[in-house]
Amino acid sequence: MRSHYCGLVDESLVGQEVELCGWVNRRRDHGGVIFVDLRDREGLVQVVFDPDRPEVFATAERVRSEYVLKVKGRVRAREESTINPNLKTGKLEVLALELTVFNASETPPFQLDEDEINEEIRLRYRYIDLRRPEMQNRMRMRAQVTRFLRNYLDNNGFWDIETPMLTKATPEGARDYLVPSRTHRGAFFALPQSPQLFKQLLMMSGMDRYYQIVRCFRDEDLRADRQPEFTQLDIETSFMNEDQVMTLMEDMIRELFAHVLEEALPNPFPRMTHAEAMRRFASDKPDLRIPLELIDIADILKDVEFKVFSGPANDPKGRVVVLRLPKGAELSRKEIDDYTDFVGRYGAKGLAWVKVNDLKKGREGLQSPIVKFLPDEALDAIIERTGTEDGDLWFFGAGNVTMVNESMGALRVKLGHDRGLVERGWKPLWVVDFPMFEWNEKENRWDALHHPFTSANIEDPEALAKNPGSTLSRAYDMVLNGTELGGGSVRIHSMEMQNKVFEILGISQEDANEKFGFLLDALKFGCPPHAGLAFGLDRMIMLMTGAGSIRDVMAFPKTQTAACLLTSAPAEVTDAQLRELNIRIHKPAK
RNA sequence: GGACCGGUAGUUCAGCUGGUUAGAAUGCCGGCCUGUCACGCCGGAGGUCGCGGGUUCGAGUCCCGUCCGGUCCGCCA
Repeated sequence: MRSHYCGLVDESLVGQEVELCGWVNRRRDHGGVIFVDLRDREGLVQVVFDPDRPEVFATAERVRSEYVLKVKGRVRAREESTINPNLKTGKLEVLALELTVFNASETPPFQLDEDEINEEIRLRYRYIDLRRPEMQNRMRMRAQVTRFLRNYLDNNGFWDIETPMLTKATPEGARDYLVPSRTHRGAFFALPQSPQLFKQLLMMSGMDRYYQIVRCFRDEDLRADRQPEFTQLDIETSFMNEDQVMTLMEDMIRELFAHVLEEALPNPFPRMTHAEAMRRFASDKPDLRIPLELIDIADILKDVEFKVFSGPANDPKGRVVVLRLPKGAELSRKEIDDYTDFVGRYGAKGLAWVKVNDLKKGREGLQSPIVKFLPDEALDAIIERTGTEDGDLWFFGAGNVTMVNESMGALRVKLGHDRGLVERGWKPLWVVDFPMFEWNEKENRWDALHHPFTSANIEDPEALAKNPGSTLSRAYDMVLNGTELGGGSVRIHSMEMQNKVFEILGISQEDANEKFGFLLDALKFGCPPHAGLAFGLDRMIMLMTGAGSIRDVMAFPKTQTAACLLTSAPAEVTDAQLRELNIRIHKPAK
C-alpha cells in the first residue's frame, strides 16, 4: 500500500513526512543541491537532496532519468516567494530524508517530453511510451469510461456475460482470424468478429438484458481507426423495440459525457433517415459540425448540352450535386487541382468548379472552365437553390450515385477541415431507416446492409421477398462528429423470416443450415423479440480523448501490417507445434 | 491488391542542381555554478545516411528493387 502519489502531494501535507515511489523524470544539479522531479501516474513532485545529508545525497548523485525510487521525505512549502505558477513542480517540494533506488535505468531510447516521437520507436518500447502523461491520461480515461458504462448497465439490470473467443468461422463479413484445432484434424476455430449470434442465443435463454465489453477480431487491412483486434461494448435486450433501445442508449452516452467529460449532449439526439443523410451529406455517418451540404441539381441539368451533367441527370442510377463552398473563390488553381486528385481516389473522373466572383455581372462574374456549357436559366436556378453569394465556389459531382456519394461526401468533410469550418463541440445523431439490402453489382446479388439477422420493417416474409430493394430495416446507428459510435437493430426472431432473408441473400438452405443451423434451430424453441446494439469502444475513447489514432487509446496496438513491434508477433512456430496441428507451411520460392 | 509520404547521431530534424572530414538542437558523459525547474557556462563522446543493386571519376543526394513505419483507396456482413 503506497502512502502517497507524487502527483497528489498538496498543501495539506506541508510539514508531514511522506513516502513516495516513482520514476525520475529529470535530475538537475545546481550549486551542490540535487533536484529530482519524481513522476508517477498522478503527476510530478520535486524532491530536493541537500548536501547536509551526505548519505542520501551520495545515492542521489547516481540517480538518472527513469530510475525507480522510493523517497521518504518531508513536504515543505517552497522557500522562494517569487514562485512562477507555470512551473511544473508547483509550490511544494519534498526534502529527501531517505532514498531507495529500486532499479536503475539505461538512458531511455527517446525523450519522454519530446512532442513528436516516431511511432515506430514508441511501439517498440511501448512500456516506456505508456509512462508519458499523455498516454497515462488516455488509459485513465479509458478506465473511467468502461467503469461508467459497466455501472450504468449494472444499474439498469444488465448482466455481464462472457461468450467464446474460440468459435466458428462465418461465411460473410470480414475475414476471420483462424485458430487450428489440435484435436480435430484439419478443422479451425475462428476468433469472433463480434458475439452477435451468441448474444441473440442468450436472449433465447431468457437473459433478457446482456452486455459485455468484449474483444473482437477482423483480419482486414488497418486504418487510423481500425485495428485487427478491438473492443466492443456489446448489448442485447429482449422485448425492447428500437425506440426503447435508442432512448436507453443515448441516455447512457449522454450521462457518460456528462460524467467523464462534463459535456452536455442534446436531449434527445436528433434522428435522421438514411435517405436524408445520403441526400444532404452523402454519408451514412454525417459530421453535423461541418456546415456544408450537397444539393441535388439533376432536374436543372437534364436538358443541358454538357453530357457530363445531362448524362447522369437523366440516368436513374445517376446523381448530380453541387457543393457550395462559402468564400471558396479564394482557392488557388493548385488547391482546386489537389481536390480534383482527392475525388479521383474515389473514382471521380474530374471535379467541375465555378468561382462566383460577382453575381451582378451575371455570366461574366462566373469564372470556370465549364460555365460556357451551361445556359443562363440553369445557372440562375443553381444560384437560387444554393443561396449563392459573391465569393463562393461551386464544386460539382456527377456520375453514378455510389461514386458521387463517396467522392462528394469525402470532399465535403475534407473541405470542412481544410477551410476551418468544423464547429466546436459534440454533434450526435441517430441514423435510422436504413435500406434492408443493397444490390451488389459485382456479385449480382443482394447484400445485407447491416447484417443478415436484422429485422425488416415489414413482418411478412413473402412481402419482403417481393421488394427487397425498397424495404427498410429496423437498424439504427449512433453517429458522433462523423464517427459511427455504435450500431444495432431489432433482430429477426422468427425462423421463417430468417430463412427468407438468407434466401434473398443467396445463401442456400444447405449453407444456412451448415453455418447457422444452431441459430435456426434455436429460433424454433421460443425466441423472444429482441434488439441490441454494439459500440466501438476504442473509437469512442478516441473521440473523447481527441487522440489522432486508435493506437493511441490502446495499450499495446499493432502496426498497419498487423504486427506487434514490442513482442515481434506474429512469429514462426516450431516444427513440433505445426506437426501437432497437422499443418505444413509452403514457403514461397525466392 | 493499389496510390502517396517518410526512414540521416540515442531522439527530433537540416543537408540545394551529385563534389573535401555528413551538421544543428536536444539527450548522454565529464567539469564548473549556493535553489534550479526547458537552469546556465565549458569540454567530450556519439553515424553501416534502412538494406541490396545500378549510373558516375565521385551517391545521404539520381535510378531500380526490397524492408520497415504512416495516410488513404479497395477491403472492413
